[in-house]
Amino acid sequence: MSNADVARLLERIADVLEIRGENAFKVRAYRKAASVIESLPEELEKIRERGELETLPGIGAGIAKKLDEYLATGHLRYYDEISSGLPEGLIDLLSVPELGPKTVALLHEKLGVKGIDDLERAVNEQRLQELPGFGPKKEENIRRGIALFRAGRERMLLGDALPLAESVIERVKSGAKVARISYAGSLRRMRETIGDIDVLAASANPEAVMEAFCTMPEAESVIERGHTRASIRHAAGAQVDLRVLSPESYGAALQYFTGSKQHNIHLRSLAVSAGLKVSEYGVFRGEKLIAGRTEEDVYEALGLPWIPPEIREDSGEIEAAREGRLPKLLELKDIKGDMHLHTVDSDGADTALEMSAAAGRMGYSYICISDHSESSRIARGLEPKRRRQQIRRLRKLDPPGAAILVGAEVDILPDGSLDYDDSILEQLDFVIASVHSAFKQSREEVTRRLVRAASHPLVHCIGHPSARLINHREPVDFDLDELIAVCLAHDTALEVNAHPQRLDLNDVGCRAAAAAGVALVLSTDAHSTTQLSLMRFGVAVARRGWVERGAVLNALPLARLRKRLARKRKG
DNA sequence: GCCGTTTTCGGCCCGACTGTTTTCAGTCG
Repeated sequence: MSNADVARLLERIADVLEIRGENAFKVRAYRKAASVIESLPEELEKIRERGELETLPGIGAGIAKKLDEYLATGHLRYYDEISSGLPEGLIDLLSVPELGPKTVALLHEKLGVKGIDDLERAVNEQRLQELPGFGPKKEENIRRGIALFRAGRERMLLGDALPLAESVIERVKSGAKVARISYAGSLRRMRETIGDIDVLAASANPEAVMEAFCTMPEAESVIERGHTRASIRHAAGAQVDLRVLSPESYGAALQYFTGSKQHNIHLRSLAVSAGLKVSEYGVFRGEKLIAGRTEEDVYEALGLPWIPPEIREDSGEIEAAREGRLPKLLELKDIKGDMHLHTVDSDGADTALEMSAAAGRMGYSYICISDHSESSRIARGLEPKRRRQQIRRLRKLDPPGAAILVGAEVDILPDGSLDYDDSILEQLDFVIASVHSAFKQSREEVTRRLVRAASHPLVHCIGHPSARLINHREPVDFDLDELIAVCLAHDTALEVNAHPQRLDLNDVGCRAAAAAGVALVLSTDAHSTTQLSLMRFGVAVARRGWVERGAVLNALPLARLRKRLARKRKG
């Protein structure tokens, strides 16, 4: 039973309660508990074994008891009770844009709607208009909502959303005068996938900004347009929302629209208990605006230091801020080299010298060339003979750019053994061991496999540990806590693969590993010089995982990095 | 259902926009 499974159940309970018209605060309590569990750095089961469920924020006696039952039996009677009589398909309807719990309940009660097909039929027969508060427009909006739901628009990758947002910002800036402009929302928090893109602007002339936004060439349609808010559908397939505010509210709005929702709720309850009110317009004491121009002002008014957007998930950051123990998060400039790069020798597009030169231009002092091993045939992995030749060739280079470490990305075979024998591994400065096959193995098999690789005395790092491809391939199933313990015991690092489709370890994994004291290596897995710039996404994930510079091997200068790598070899 | 240097009971974040409304409910973020 994974934490994600438990979080899903709690979300589902919240959905059911909402449709049933239960107390909104009770619903919120379940959602809060779900989000806490989802971002836990440890398996819930282990916390339960220690009898510490109720120490988790947002989890009291009631939910703890239910978690107990669910973890022990895989079943929850309470859920069966509340959901009896509610068709499964009804809950899915909550994901249809325009439909909320009230509407879903009404559709079920009055029209006997049980799922998306029933709903579509009712819309086609214009039966929604019979309902109180419904007219032709609402019916038409719901029709569009159904189409969107059916299209199943998957969330964008961070790596696609960020450049898209940056291009929108450029469009707005070139079309109207803005004092300040930024993206906000989950994008600013650098979540691995993004639903809608939020952009925020401060301007003395909001109408001009709205006009520039809604008429940009990439705006396929305008979904809504008010005085301070507008939404468009962007040609790249995303919905982009814009809000325009006055400069004295910009910081408060940026704070507010960056979220997360849970972070904001927590923050606002702090404000309420201090006799203050926080909205997107500022922090108020009574009618008086006391802060709002910058985010720093807003947090300061609440007695807090500024909190980096990446950790605003209400997963302990507010408490840490109050107690003055916020982490000093890793920054892109801390990274001194890129440890996982491919070249023309396997499936890359550029040579080692070209990679070194590009890395040098970025200010890196070293890179590690780590082409694939023999078993990765599609990637033209190097068989032992070609590998030996490559090692000799790379050793002779004296690059003018970043120094070149000689490494390899070695396949972890299904039984946990490695794709090269020790005689080759011994010659390498840095050995990354990665899973590229047999993704369907059981949890026990994968765990054993990764543990065996991480225990190998010649392996420095486990590459993209879960082997997932976001939106395309599920992560392999394994016990992360066990892998972390083994890595710690054997001085093996875990990779934070910065490729936007991987981001692996993910944020939760980073937090668990770093908290345990396991070293991390941030790498782009670049297959060309242009992909070296993907490092910022790895840094984003590490920051979301509360990672500080000291936890990262490739934040070390070259000489100290070499010492660390040698330490492992000496055992 | 959770939570407490004002509270173990009575609170629980706040506002824009839309569509349907003569004053507001629902959805969204």
